[in-house]
Amino acid sequence: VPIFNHLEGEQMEEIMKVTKSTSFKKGEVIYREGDISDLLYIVSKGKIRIYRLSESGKEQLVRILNPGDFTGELALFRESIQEAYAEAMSDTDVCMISRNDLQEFLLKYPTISLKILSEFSNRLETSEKQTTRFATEKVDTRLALFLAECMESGDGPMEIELPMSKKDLASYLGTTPETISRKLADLENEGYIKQKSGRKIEILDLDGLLLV
Amino acid sequence: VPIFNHLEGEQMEEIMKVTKSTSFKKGEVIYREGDISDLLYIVSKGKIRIYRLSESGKEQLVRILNPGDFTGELALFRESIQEAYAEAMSDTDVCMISRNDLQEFLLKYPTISLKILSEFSNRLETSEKQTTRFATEKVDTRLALFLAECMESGDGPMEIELPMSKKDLASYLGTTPETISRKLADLENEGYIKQKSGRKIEILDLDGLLLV
DNA sequence: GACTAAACTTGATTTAGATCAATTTAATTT
DNA sequence: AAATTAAATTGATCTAAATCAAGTTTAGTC
Repeated sequence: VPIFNHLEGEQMEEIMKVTKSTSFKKGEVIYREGDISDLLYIVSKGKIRIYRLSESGKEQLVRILNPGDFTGELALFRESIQEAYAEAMSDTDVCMISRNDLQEFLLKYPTISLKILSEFSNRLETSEKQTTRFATEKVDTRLALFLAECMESGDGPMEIELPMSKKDLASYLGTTPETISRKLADLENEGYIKQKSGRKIEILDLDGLLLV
Repeated sequence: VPIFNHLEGEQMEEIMKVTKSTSFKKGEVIYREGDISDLLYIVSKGKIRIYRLSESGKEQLVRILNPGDFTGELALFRESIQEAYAEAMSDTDVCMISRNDLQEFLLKYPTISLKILSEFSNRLETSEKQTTRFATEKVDTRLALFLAECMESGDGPMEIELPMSKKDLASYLGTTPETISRKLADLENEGYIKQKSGRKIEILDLDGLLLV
């Protein structure tokens, strides 16, 4: 759990004490828009889909949480209700800390705040970058940049595995599954990538890809 | 200065001591992408434009800072360079606190962290909401929502004043000045709004506007 | 107050991508 | 393994909005 892993064993113990664990079955909703959430959720097993509904009712995938990631934060530090949805993508275990307990720890161990501030900064950076891409780039480019970023985090030298279905990817990139299908086919025809079985994609020409 | 205004007079004094003040002339760049920024800037007079360049070089207006707002935060809490641009829109005075001084205060007065966490949460919420709108709404709707939000913050009962030029608004909403012109004309023809002189717009039918 | 440079508007055209529709393929479930 | 459901592909059509172009208004400057 990245935001606490700099703490001493003793302090860790203290946090574990006020932490409650719960499980969610695949498809279960962990929180929804409008919920008065006062919990920080830390994923210990499984995957969680965070998505939002726009004013006109369309869904957008915001992010996917893996073990070690946390959520619920937005409603924790402001007087406000939840504005996103969290849904277990598979059977999932989460640890939960209540707002009050967390605030206590933040005041007691200010370095945790710095960790969370750092995490928030990263997320803000990512989100603003994403906004700018939506505002200025075509689907082609957004897709190519997404693939390139998968490479950075991935292990294989020139092969990536899409972290989600193409349907979800479409939602994440603000387009439709049809367009994703076509654009990937285009990138393949132009020799930048090669689609393999499963969700694997081989990157044949990264530089070319980034100039799309 | 919202993030410090809960502090005692004494603590405030302490912060003022390490704060440096500078002025920027209209059009001057306060920081640019790639800068190694280790300063938090708090606007005390004037307006600052924060914008980003996308991978393909297009500019997007991210936000406009007014007195009391702060910036520079993203680079402060993570090991990273500046990724946005800040430019004085008019003659501007800013107060600056160095990273080290700020970190010291955060550890000494943990409540400041909570304030900043709260501010970050708000900004993250705004940014993610914005992303979702870009991903799922048409320009019509984004514009209508923008006008509606101007109303909330504005004072006049049914009249708002655009906080920026239409050119900037286009950049902020991820479209072109031409489209803004046309969409506003459409909204006027349909009887939802009335454009006045200056940047003033009278909202004639808020409910109708939100159903666009 | 005249001059210059932006900002804004309006029109004509083009294009990226959504939508609709029909299969095909791949996952789940029984 | 068969059956059922969901995901993915491919084609045809439609539409929102970008782009290109030319003119007008507004604001800032000398």
